[in-house]
Amino acid sequence: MLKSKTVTKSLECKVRITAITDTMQVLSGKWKIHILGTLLQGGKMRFMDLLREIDGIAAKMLSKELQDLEMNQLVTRTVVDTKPITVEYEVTEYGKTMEPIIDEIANWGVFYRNRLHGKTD
Amino acid sequence: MLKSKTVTKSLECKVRITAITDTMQVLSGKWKIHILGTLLQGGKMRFMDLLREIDGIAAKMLSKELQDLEMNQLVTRTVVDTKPITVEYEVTEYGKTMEPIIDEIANWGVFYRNRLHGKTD
DNA sequence: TGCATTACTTACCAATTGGAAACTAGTTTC
DNA sequence: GAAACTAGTTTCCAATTGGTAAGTAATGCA
Repeated sequence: MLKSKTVTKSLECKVRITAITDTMQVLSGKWKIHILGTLLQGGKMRFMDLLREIDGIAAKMLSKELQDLEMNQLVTRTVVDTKPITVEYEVTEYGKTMEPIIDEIANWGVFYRNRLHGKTD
Repeated sequence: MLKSKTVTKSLECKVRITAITDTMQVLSGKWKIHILGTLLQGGKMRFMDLLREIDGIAAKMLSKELQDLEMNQLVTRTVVDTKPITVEYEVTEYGKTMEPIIDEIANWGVFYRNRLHGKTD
């Protein structure tokens, strides 16, 4: 019988797999990273700002994704008592810990495009 | 009229948004990160090794995801002329550039679990 | 001869995701 | 009084995702 490789059976690997699954779940869906990225750059933003800013998103999706992000304490929702009521969304300190991930993902994407055309390798 | 925030309309931001979308597309689906993570740790691995190693994945999914990864040149597929034919999969040098992303995602996931229970903040 | 192993593929099905459009509801402006 | 702006919610539908199970084809072993 051939000896087969076993790399994911240690506790360490299982922890890593769970960690990856957790993060991907928190960032699941088409829009969460973009909402987070936009809020990280824009600071406090209102619902309508986000709706106009994030190209292609529908109100239903924005609303649902913001609820998810709020539930995971990555953003805060604050109702402001203006003329027509407005709601401000902002990334929490905890939410800001996502920045390294988003940056790495953005960096890789740039690298990917360059490779497709540049072909330096 | 209220002045609304515009943060994603610059060329720089559009490039970033495209970059994020590209990366997420390359890593799309439930399994790609795990396959990549397993191969990064295990080096050369056969189809059946991966099938046994990656908990819960079905042959259909593994096959399809490996094809996607191969198309994007993140892994190589090599047929080995053994008794029953075997196929070896390996992460390319290019594929290894995904490591920082995977590491950040894994790190955040560990941080997330610690926060859920530890509550140091 | 028949069963096992390798690496898949195919067929079918269920659940989730996400998009369009319309609707709600309170307030303000013309 | 009508239209517009705020922040959503609701309904309905289509596409994608992913899972189970079975089938295929080549080879080796008892």
